[in-house]
Amino acid sequence: MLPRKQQLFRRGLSVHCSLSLTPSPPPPKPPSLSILADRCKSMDQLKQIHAQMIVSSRIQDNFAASRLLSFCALTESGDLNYASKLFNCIEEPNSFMWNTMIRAYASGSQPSEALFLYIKMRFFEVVPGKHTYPFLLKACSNLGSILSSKQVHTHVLKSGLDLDLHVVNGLVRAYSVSKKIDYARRVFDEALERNLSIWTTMICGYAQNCCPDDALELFDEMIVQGFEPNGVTLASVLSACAQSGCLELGDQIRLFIKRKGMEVGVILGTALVHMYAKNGAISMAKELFDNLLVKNVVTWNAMICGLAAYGHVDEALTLFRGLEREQIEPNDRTFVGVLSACCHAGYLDVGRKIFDSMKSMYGIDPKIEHYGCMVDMLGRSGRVVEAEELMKSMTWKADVVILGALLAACKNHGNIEVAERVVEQILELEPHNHGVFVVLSNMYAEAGRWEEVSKLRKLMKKGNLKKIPGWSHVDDDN
DNA sequence: CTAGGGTTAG
Repeated sequence: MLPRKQQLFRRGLSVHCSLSLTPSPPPPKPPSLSILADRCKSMDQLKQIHAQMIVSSRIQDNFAASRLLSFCALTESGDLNYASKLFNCIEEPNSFMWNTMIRAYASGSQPSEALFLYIKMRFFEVVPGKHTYPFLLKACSNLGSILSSKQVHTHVLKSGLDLDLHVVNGLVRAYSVSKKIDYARRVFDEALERNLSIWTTMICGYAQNCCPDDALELFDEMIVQGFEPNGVTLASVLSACAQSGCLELGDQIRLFIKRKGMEVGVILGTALVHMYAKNGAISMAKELFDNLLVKNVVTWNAMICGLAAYGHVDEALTLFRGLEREQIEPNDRTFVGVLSACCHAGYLDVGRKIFDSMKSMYGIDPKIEHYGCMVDMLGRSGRVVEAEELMKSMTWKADVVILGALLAACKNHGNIEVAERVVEQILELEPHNHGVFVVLSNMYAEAGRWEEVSKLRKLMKKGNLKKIPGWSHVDDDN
């Protein structure tokens, strides 16, 4: 408040001024900041509007602040860090603003920040609404954290928002990606109402959790209940068809898509290609692949891996070269396909070159699967020692897949020395793996080393598999 | 005052 005298003075002044001026049109109103903020297209513009707000003391104009926040938190050309600073300047953010920030963090690189914001929101006694939980559950999904999913679930139940379809969908999704598919199913079953998205989420959950038969069963039920699937649903169903070998249903889905004139975008198209390729209908897969207008690296990988798996090695390699022409960046999975193709055909030199190019040309660090292909490839061509060397050079501990490939190579090329070490390592990982005994025992027999065969037989009889590591030093009496 | 979901490779 101004002192009394000044107030009177000002009032007098304004009366004086208004009396002394001749009538004139009212000055143009300053454009509303909300409208400006709505039209905001870039961070530069946003910063100008933000500056306007600061100098005109309208920073607490929640209308405009909401718009600015939405722009820089959610849009492609925004800036989440700036949004966070802006948010922190707002004295009493309303629930829309909290939800906006939670939403932005949920799908970013720090989903845990969304959970943290939610806790802060509750601390400030802002009531979460039906727009809060779906975003929060998105954060749980992206975190893959079952603990936070459960905690958010209890908050949902307390809030009474468990009937909201977006919330149900978020819960089903969060439990699915946390690999708790039975929890997801329970939420699904207990929902009073379901829409196509929720059915799709549940079907997709099964497909992504290696339960393709459950996915297909649920799809049947969905149809019985009168829901018509869309492209999103069908992409998941096709994935289930690929996994469980349902070529027929997959083919029916293709016809359905055609009859309905549904748009086949990159995801649905890839799902179709993969379904046919996985089921060995390579020519059909290739035809679809060639006719797809939009492809991405996933599409290419599906086709390359399909070709490789069914022995069309040269076509797989040709496709790999074609990928470079299309300027699509291959990724680690592309190389699993290409290297397994080389392995299949025994193209050792080609395989080696590609393996080396992964890091040098594409900047992709080989993973254990890639080493697995190389070990297998070297082993098959009889270079057992080299294969063992490569395996030892890995930064990871060898797994049973890679050890199994090496053991097979030992067997096929009669390298008992390496086989003994490999068997030892396999038994460390799987102490009850009788199969490797049989392999080793057969190898000794083949070499005429009957003493070792006998020792092994006695150990096996005693069921004393744990003694096997270093077993050859064990006396007969033990 | 405002907003939101589910999809493809191994």
